[in-house]
Amino acid sequence: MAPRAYAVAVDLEFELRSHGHRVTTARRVVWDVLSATGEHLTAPAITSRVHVVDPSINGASVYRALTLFAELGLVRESRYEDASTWEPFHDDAAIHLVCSECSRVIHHDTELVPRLRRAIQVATDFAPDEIDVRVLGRCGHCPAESWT
Amino acid sequence: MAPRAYAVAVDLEFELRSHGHRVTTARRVVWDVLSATGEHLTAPAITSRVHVVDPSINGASVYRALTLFAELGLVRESRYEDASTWEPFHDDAAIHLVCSECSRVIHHDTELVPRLRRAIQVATDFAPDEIDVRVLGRCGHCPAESWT
DNA sequence: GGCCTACTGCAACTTGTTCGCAATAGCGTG
DNA sequence: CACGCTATTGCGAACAAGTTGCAGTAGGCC
Repeated sequence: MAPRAYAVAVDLEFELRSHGHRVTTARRVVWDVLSATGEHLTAPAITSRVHVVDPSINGASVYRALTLFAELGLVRESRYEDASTWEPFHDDAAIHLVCSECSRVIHHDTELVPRLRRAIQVATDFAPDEIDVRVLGRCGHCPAESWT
Repeated sequence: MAPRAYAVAVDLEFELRSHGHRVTTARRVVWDVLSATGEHLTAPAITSRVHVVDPSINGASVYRALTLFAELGLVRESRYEDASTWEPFHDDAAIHLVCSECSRVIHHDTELVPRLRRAIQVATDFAPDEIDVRVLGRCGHCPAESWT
Protein backbone atom coordinates (compact mmCIF):
# COMPACT_ATOMS: atom_id res chain seq x y z
CA MET A 1 0.00 0.00 0.00
CA ALA A 2 1.40 3.33 -1.07
CA PRO A 3 2.14 5.71 1.76
CA ARG A 4 0.12 8.84 1.29
CA ALA A 5 2.45 11.67 2.01
CA TYR A 6 0.75 14.99 2.27
CA ALA A 7 -0.88 17.01 4.91
CA VAL A 8 -3.43 19.33 3.49
CA ALA A 9 -5.06 20.62 0.36
CA VAL A 10 -6.73 17.44 -0.72
CA ASP A 11 -8.85 18.04 -3.74
CA LEU A 12 -12.04 16.39 -2.65
CA GLU A 13 -13.76 16.68 -6.00
CA PHE A 14 -10.88 15.05 -7.75
CA GLU A 15 -10.60 12.25 -5.23
CA LEU A 16 -14.28 11.53 -5.48
CA ARG A 17 -14.60 11.75 -9.24
CA SER A 18 -11.50 9.75 -9.96
CA HIS A 19 -12.99 6.90 -7.99
CA GLY A 20 -16.34 7.14 -9.69
CA HIS A 21 -18.20 8.85 -6.89
CA ARG A 22 -20.41 11.87 -7.16
CA VAL A 23 -19.64 15.21 -5.64
CA THR A 24 -22.59 16.06 -3.42
CA THR A 25 -23.36 18.82 -0.97
CA ALA A 26 -23.38 16.46 1.96
CA ARG A 27 -19.92 15.20 1.14
CA ARG A 28 -18.59 18.67 0.52
CA VAL A 29 -19.89 20.05 3.80
CA VAL A 30 -18.64 17.11 5.85
CA TRP A 31 -15.27 17.53 4.25
CA ASP A 32 -15.24 21.25 4.96
CA VAL A 33 -16.01 20.64 8.61
CA LEU A 34 -13.29 18.05 8.89
CA SER A 35 -10.60 20.05 7.21
CA ALA A 36 -11.56 23.27 8.94
CA THR A 37 -10.58 21.80 12.29
CA GLY A 38 -7.50 19.70 12.67
CA GLU A 39 -9.11 18.05 15.67
CA HIS A 40 -10.54 14.64 16.28
CA LEU A 41 -14.29 14.90 16.04
CA THR A 42 -16.98 12.37 16.83
CA ALA A 43 -19.57 11.72 14.17
CA PRO A 44 -22.29 13.42 16.23
CA ALA A 45 -20.02 16.45 16.67
CA ILE A 46 -19.37 16.56 12.95
CA THR A 47 -23.07 16.27 12.32
CA SER A 48 -23.88 19.23 14.52
CA ARG A 49 -21.24 21.36 12.82
CA VAL A 50 -22.58 20.27 9.49
CA HIS A 51 -26.01 21.37 10.62
CA VAL A 52 -24.77 24.89 11.23
CA VAL A 53 -24.03 25.13 7.55
CA ASP A 54 -26.91 23.06 6.29
CA PRO A 55 -29.47 21.60 8.71
CA SER A 56 -31.08 19.58 5.97
CA ILE A 57 -28.17 17.16 5.79
CA ASN A 58 -29.04 13.99 7.59
CA GLY A 59 -26.94 12.28 10.22
CA ALA A 60 -26.91 9.04 8.28
CA SER A 61 -25.37 10.85 5.34
CA VAL A 62 -22.60 12.12 7.56
CA TYR A 63 -21.81 8.57 8.54
CA ARG A 64 -21.92 7.48 4.93
CA ALA A 65 -19.61 10.30 3.89
CA LEU A 66 -17.15 9.49 6.66
CA THR A 67 -17.13 5.84 5.74
CA LEU A 68 -16.50 6.67 2.11
CA PHE A 69 -13.72 9.13 2.98
CA ALA A 70 -12.10 6.46 5.09
CA GLU A 71 -12.19 4.02 2.19
CA LEU A 72 -10.55 6.63 0.00
CA GLY A 73 -7.92 7.20 2.64
CA LEU A 74 -8.95 10.80 3.16
CA VAL A 75 -9.76 10.50 6.82
CA ARG A 76 -8.62 8.42 9.71
CA GLU A 77 -10.89 6.89 12.28
CA SER A 78 -9.85 6.41 15.89
CA ARG A 79 -11.69 4.73 18.69
CA TYR A 80 -10.14 6.36 21.69
CA GLU A 81 -13.39 7.56 23.20
CA ASP A 82 -16.80 5.99 23.69
CA ALA A 83 -17.57 6.99 20.15
CA SER A 84 -15.30 6.92 17.12
CA THR A 85 -13.51 10.11 16.25
CA TRP A 86 -12.44 11.26 12.81
CA GLU A 87 -9.73 13.51 11.47
CA PRO A 88 -8.19 14.28 8.09
CA PHE A 89 -5.60 11.69 7.18
CA HIS A 90 -2.06 12.07 8.37
CA ASP A 91 0.66 9.52 8.24
CA ASP A 92 1.65 7.09 10.94
CA ALA A 93 4.67 8.94 12.23
CA ALA A 94 2.31 11.31 13.97
CA ILE A 95 1.27 9.82 17.27
CA HIS A 96 -1.59 10.98 19.43
CA LEU A 97 -1.09 12.49 22.84
CA VAL A 98 -4.46 12.41 24.52
CA CYS A 99 -4.91 14.58 27.59
CA SER A 100 -7.02 12.86 30.20
CA GLU A 101 -7.95 16.20 31.75
CA CYS A 102 -9.15 18.22 28.80
CA SER A 103 -9.40 15.44 26.18
CA ARG A 104 -7.37 17.53 23.82
CA VAL A 105 -5.53 15.44 21.23
CA ILE A 106 -2.05 16.60 20.31
CA HIS A 107 -0.10 15.29 17.36
CA HIS A 108 3.55 14.55 17.75
CA ASP A 109 5.92 13.29 15.10
CA THR A 110 8.62 10.84 15.98
CA GLU A 111 10.87 8.58 14.01
CA LEU A 112 10.32 5.94 16.63
CA VAL A 113 7.21 4.87 14.78
CA PRO A 114 8.90 3.90 11.53
CA ARG A 115 11.53 2.28 13.67
CA LEU A 116 8.84 0.36 15.49
CA ARG A 117 7.50 -0.83 12.16
CA ARG A 118 10.87 -2.14 11.16
CA ALA A 119 11.35 -3.77 14.53
CA ILE A 120 8.10 -5.66 14.12
CA GLN A 121 8.97 -6.77 10.61
CA VAL A 122 12.26 -8.11 11.84
CA ALA A 123 11.14 -9.70 15.08
CA THR A 124 7.80 -11.22 14.16
CA ASP A 125 5.93 -12.78 11.25
CA PHE A 126 3.35 -10.06 11.48
CA ALA A 127 3.03 -7.74 8.48
CA PRO A 128 2.34 -4.28 9.89
CA ASP A 129 0.09 -1.96 7.97
CA GLU A 130 -1.26 0.93 9.99
CA ILE A 131 0.33 1.89 13.28
CA ASP A 132 -1.66 3.79 15.81
CA VAL A 133 -0.02 5.11 18.93
CA ARG A 134 -2.09 6.70 21.64
CA VAL A 135 -0.47 8.17 24.69
CA LEU A 136 -2.70 8.99 27.61
CA GLY A 137 -1.43 11.64 29.99
CA ARG A 138 -1.63 15.29 30.86
CA CYS A 139 -0.93 18.10 28.44
CA GLY A 140 1.01 21.27 29.18
CA HIS A 141 -2.15 23.31 29.57
CA CYS A 142 -3.50 21.17 32.35
CA PRO A 143 -1.69 21.63 35.65
CA ALA A 144 -1.05 18.49 37.64
CA GLU A 145 -2.98 19.67 40.69
CA SER A 146 -6.12 17.57 41.03
CA TRP A 147 -5.60 13.87 41.01
CA THR A 148 -8.72 12.02 39.97
CA MET B 1 3.11 -16.54 17.56
CA ALA B 2 3.58 -17.43 21.16
CA PRO B 3 0.74 -16.06 23.21
CA ARG B 4 2.09 -13.79 25.82
CA ALA B 5 2.53 -15.31 29.21
CA TYR B 6 0.08 -13.41 31.30
CA ALA B 7 1.44 -11.73 34.28
CA VAL B 8 1.12 -12.54 37.84
CA ALA B 9 -1.53 -14.76 39.20
CA VAL B 10 -3.55 -11.98 40.75
CA ASP B 11 -5.29 -12.87 43.96
CA LEU B 12 -8.70 -11.46 43.24
CA GLU B 13 -10.07 -11.95 46.75
CA PHE B 14 -7.19 -10.08 48.25
CA GLU B 15 -7.40 -7.25 45.77
CA LEU B 16 -11.09 -6.85 46.39
CA ARG B 17 -11.04 -7.15 50.16
CA SER B 18 -8.07 -4.89 50.62
CA HIS B 19 -9.97 -2.16 48.86
CA GLY B 20 -13.11 -2.71 50.86
CA HIS B 21 -15.07 -4.56 48.21
CA ARG B 22 -16.98 -7.76 48.65
CA VAL B 23 -16.08 -11.00 46.97
CA THR B 24 -19.14 -12.05 45.02
CA THR B 25 -19.89 -14.85 42.61
CA ALA B 26 -20.39 -12.46 39.74
CA ARG B 27 -16.97 -10.92 40.25
CA ARG B 28 -15.32 -14.26 40.68
CA VAL B 29 -16.79 -15.71 37.52
CA VAL B 30 -15.98 -12.67 35.42
CA TRP B 31 -12.46 -12.80 36.69
CA ASP B 32 -12.19 -16.50 35.91
CA VAL B 33 -13.34 -15.92 32.36
CA LEU B 34 -10.88 -13.11 31.88
CA SER B 35 -7.90 -14.91 33.25
CA ALA B 36 -8.77 -18.19 31.56
CA THR B 37 -8.29 -16.66 28.14
CA GLY B 38 -5.40 -14.40 27.37
CA GLU B 39 -7.45 -12.79 24.65
CA HIS B 40 -9.13 -9.48 24.30
CA LEU B 41 -12.81 -9.99 24.92
CA THR B 42 -15.74 -7.68 24.44
CA ALA B 43 -18.10 -7.28 27.34
CA PRO B 44 -20.86 -9.17 25.49
CA ALA B 45 -18.41 -11.99 24.80
CA ILE B 46 -17.41 -12.09 28.43
CA THR B 47 -21.04 -12.14 29.41
CA SER B 48 -21.79 -15.10 27.23
CA ARG B 49 -18.87 -17.03 28.62
CA VAL B 50 -19.96 -16.12 32.08
CA HIS B 51 -23.38 -17.50 31.26
CA VAL B 52 -21.90 -20.88 30.46
CA VAL B 53 -20.81 -21.09 34.05
CA ASP B 54 -23.74 -19.31 35.62
CA PRO B 55 -26.61 -18.06 33.46
CA SER B 56 -28.13 -16.21 36.39
CA ILE B 57 -25.43 -13.54 36.32
CA ASN B 58 -26.72 -10.44 34.66
CA GLY B 59 -25.02 -8.50 31.92
CA ALA B 60 -25.09 -5.32 33.93
CA SER B 61 -23.13 -7.02 36.66
CA VAL B 62 -20.49 -8.01 34.18
CA TYR B 63 -20.10 -4.38 33.21
CA ARG B 64 -19.98 -3.36 36.83
CA ALA B 65 -17.35 -5.97 37.59
CA LEU B 66 -15.23 -4.92 34.64
CA THR B 67 -15.43 -1.28 35.62
CA LEU B 68 -14.40 -2.12 39.14
CA PHE B 69 -11.52 -4.29 37.97
CA ALA B 70 -10.34 -1.47 35.77
CA GLU B 71 -10.38 0.93 38.71
CA LEU B 72 -8.33 -1.54 40.68
CA GLY B 73 -5.92 -1.83 37.78
CA LEU B 74 -6.64 -5.52 37.29
CA VAL B 75 -7.81 -5.27 33.72
CA ARG B 76 -7.09 -3.12 30.77
CA GLU B 77 -9.72 -1.73 28.44
CA SER B 78 -9.01 -1.20 24.76
CA ARG B 79 -11.18 0.37 22.14
CA TYR B 80 -9.77 -1.11 18.97
CA GLU B 81 -13.01 -2.61 17.77
CA ASP B 82 -16.56 -1.34 17.56
CA ALA B 83 -16.97 -2.30 21.18
CA SER B 84 -14.48 -2.09 24.00
CA THR B 85 -12.41 -5.15 24.72
CA TRP B 86 -10.96 -6.24 28.03
CA GLU B 87 -7.96 -8.25 29.08
CA PRO B 88 -6.05 -8.87 32.27
CA PHE B 89 -3.64 -6.06 32.91
CA HIS B 90 -0.18 -6.12 31.39
CA ASP B 91 2.31 -3.37 31.22
CA ASP B 92 2.82 -0.89 28.43
CA ALA B 93 5.83 -2.50 26.84
CA ALA B 94 3.51 -5.07 25.31
CA ILE B 95 2.06 -3.67 22.14
CA HIS B 96 -0.90 -5.06 20.26
CA LEU B 97 -0.63 -6.52 16.79
CA VAL B 98 -4.15 -6.72 15.46
CA CYS B 99 -4.73 -8.91 12.42
CA SER B 100 -7.23 -7.35 10.07
CA GLU B 101 -8.04 -10.75 8.57
CA CYS B 102 -8.78 -12.87 11.61
CA SER B 103 -8.99 -10.14 14.29
CA ARG B 104 -6.55 -12.04 16.39
CA VAL B 105 -4.65 -9.82 18.82
CA ILE B 106 -1.02 -10.69 19.39
CA HIS B 107 1.10 -9.23 22.14
CA HIS B 108 4.61 -8.21 21.40
CA ASP B 109 7.14 -6.77 23.80
CA THR B 110 9.54 -4.11 22.71
CA GLU B 111 11.78 -1.68 24.45
CA LEU B 112 10.79 0.92 21.91
CA VAL B 113 7.79 1.74 24.07
CA PRO B 114 9.70 2.87 27.13
CA ARG B 115 11.98 4.68 24.74
CA LEU B 116 8.99 6.37 23.21
CA ARG B 117 7.88 7.48 26.65
CA ARG B 118 11.23 9.05 27.31
CA ALA B 119 11.25 10.71 23.90
CA ILE B 120 7.93 12.34 24.64
CA GLN B 121 9.04 13.54 28.03
CA VAL B 122 12.09 15.11 26.48
CA ALA B 123 10.54 16.58 23.36
CA THR B 124 7.18 17.84 24.62
CA ASP B 125 5.48 19.31 27.67
CA PHE B 126 3.11 16.37 27.73
CA ALA B 127 3.29 14.06 30.74
CA PRO B 128 2.72 10.55 29.42
CA ASP B 129 0.85 8.08 31.56
CA GLU B 130 -0.44 5.06 29.69
CA ILE B 131 0.91 4.22 26.26
CA ASP B 132 -1.17 2.13 23.95
CA VAL B 133 0.23 0.93 20.65
CA ARG B 134 -1.96 -0.82 18.14
CA VAL B 135 -0.54 -2.16 14.94
CA LEU B 136 -2.97 -3.16 12.25
CA GLY B 137 -1.76 -5.69 9.74
CA ARG B 138 -1.77 -9.34 8.84
CA CYS B 139 -0.60 -12.10 11.12
CA GLY B 140 1.45 -15.11 10.16
CA HIS B 141 -1.59 -17.39 10.02
CA CYS B 142 -3.37 -15.32 7.43
CA PRO B 143 -1.96 -15.59 3.89
CA ALA B 144 -1.71 -12.37 1.94
CA GLU B 145 -3.95 -13.52 -0.90
CA SER B 146 -7.16 -11.52 -0.86
CA TRP B 147 -6.79 -7.78 -0.83
CA THR B 148 -9.88 -6.02 0.36
C1' DG C 1 -27.85 -16.98 63.44
C1' DG C 2 -28.86 -12.06 62.39
C1' DC C 3 -28.24 -7.50 60.82
C1' DC C 4 -26.57 -3.96 57.77
C1' DT C 5 -25.71 -2.50 53.37
C1' DA C 6 -22.74 -3.42 49.31
C1' DC C 7 -24.14 -5.96 45.40
C1' DT C 8 -27.22 -7.97 42.04
C1' DG C 9 -31.04 -8.74 38.61
C1' DC C 10 -34.19 -6.59 35.99
C1' DA C 11 -36.09 -3.60 32.86
C1' DA C 12 -36.26 0.62 30.92
C1' DC C 13 -33.15 4.12 28.80
C1' DT C 14 -29.46 6.62 26.37
C1' DT C 15 -26.44 7.08 22.66
C1' DG C 16 -23.73 5.83 18.58
C1' DT C 17 -24.35 3.64 14.24
C1' DT C 18 -26.69 1.09 10.48
C1' DC C 19 -30.34 -0.16 7.14
C1' DG C 20 -34.37 -0.37 3.84
C1' DC C 21 -36.77 2.30 0.84
C1' DA C 22 -38.90 5.94 -1.74
C1' DA C 23 -37.63 10.49 -3.32
C1' DT C 24 -33.92 13.43 -5.12
C1' DA C 25 -30.23 15.32 -7.39
C1' DG C 26 -25.50 14.55 -9.85
C1' DC C 27 -23.81 14.23 -14.28
C1' DG C 28 -23.20 12.19 -19.02
C1' DT C 29 -25.75 12.47 -23.31
C1' DG C 30 -28.39 14.14 -27.15
C1' DC D 1 -30.59 23.01 -21.99
C1' DA D 2 -33.62 19.33 -21.18
C1' DC D 3 -33.63 14.19 -20.16
C1' DG D 4 -32.86 10.00 -18.06
C1' DC D 5 -30.21 6.78 -15.42
C1' DT D 6 -28.84 5.64 -10.97
C1' DA D 7 -25.81 6.91 -7.11
C1' DT D 8 -27.10 9.37 -2.99
C1' DT D 9 -29.97 11.24 0.25
C1' DG D 10 -33.53 11.81 4.08
C1' DC D 11 -36.26 9.55 7.02
C1' DG D 12 -37.70 6.47 10.35
C1' DA D 13 -37.15 2.37 12.29
C1' DA D 14 -33.95 -1.05 14.02
C1' DC D 15 -29.65 -2.35 16.36
C1' DA D 16 -26.16 -2.81 19.72
C1' DA D 17 -23.28 -1.36 23.54
C1' DG D 18 -23.38 0.48 27.73
C1' DT D 19 -25.78 2.76 31.87
C1' DT D 20 -29.05 3.55 35.59
C1' DG D 21 -32.77 3.41 39.33
C1' DC D 22 -34.82 0.46 42.26
C1' DA D 23 -36.30 -3.35 45.05
C1' DG D 24 -34.60 -7.69 46.56
C1' DT D 25 -30.45 -10.66 47.83
C1' DA D 26 -26.48 -12.25 49.79
C1' DG D 27 -21.60 -11.13 51.75
C1' DG D 28 -19.27 -10.66 55.99
C1' DC D 29 -18.82 -8.71 60.61
C1' DC D 30 -21.06 -9.22 65.28
